[in-house]
Amino acid sequence: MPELPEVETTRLGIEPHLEGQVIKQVIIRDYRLRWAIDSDLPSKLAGLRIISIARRGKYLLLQFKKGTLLIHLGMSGSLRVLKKIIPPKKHDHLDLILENGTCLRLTDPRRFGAVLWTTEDLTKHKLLKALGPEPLSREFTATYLFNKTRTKKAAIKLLIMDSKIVVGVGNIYANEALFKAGIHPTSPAKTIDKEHYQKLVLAIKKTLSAAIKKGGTTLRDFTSSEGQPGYFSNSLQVYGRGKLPCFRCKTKLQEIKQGQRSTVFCPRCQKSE
DNA sequence: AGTGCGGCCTGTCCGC
DNA sequence: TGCGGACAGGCCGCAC
Repeated sequence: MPELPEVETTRLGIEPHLEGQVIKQVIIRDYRLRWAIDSDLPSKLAGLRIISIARRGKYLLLQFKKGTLLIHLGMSGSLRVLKKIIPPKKHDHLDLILENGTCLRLTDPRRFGAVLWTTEDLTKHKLLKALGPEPLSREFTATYLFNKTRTKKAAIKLLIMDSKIVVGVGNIYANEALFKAGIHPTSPAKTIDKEHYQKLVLAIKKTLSAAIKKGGTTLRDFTSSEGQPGYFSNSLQVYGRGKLPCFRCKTKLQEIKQGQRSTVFCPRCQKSE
């Protein structure tokens, strides 16, 4: 389940292998991702030079002079760099083969991911134009969140997972950040004071950047890493710990559903309701 | 306009 | 042991 840190780690891992390289061939083995892969993609990409790899939220952006290839890893997607092409496995849906022989291989068992070519100005692209700020940017502050939520009666957890408010905060990090900030996940966003928003913004930034740092060291070799080591699991405070005792106060953690997604929190430590 | 939720998909886990 | 069903999750796109 790639959350933002994994996507960023992927970006950092593949960038040095791809930057400046020219695409020789594109092999599509399964078109059926979230949206079908454009069957003209191979002819569109062949011969083009990759300028850089950027990221917007959880979208990876392979940037060419002529356009951009958007890659989203969905729930189960991953990218690998192969120095030598090996036989594809069941869920290896796409290969980008470079002129130097290197291969970027997309694997995605659940096919919630996406691979889309666009020549449009990215700020106008349907999937990107409405996205909120990057959580690690200077733009994402307590003041921003506070102002943005004055009229919102929706639960704070749903709000921080809303990509129009801020990108890249998935279910795991939403749970963890709210715990860290001592905020009850069902609190209506407009009832939360600025001090709590300050804690929340710091918690989000801290958790995400710690995970990126960790990912950077565990996953530095992108050319061989098969499965990813799941670098949250050690440090999770609440996620996946429903009914277990809170690490801080030993109170039994509660598990509820919000927007069909599981929320775990400590009823004692997270009281801003 | 803002909000809420259905559905896409498969691997994993649980209970029978 | 094998099988069926529930569940997990990001996020678009539709229905209120």
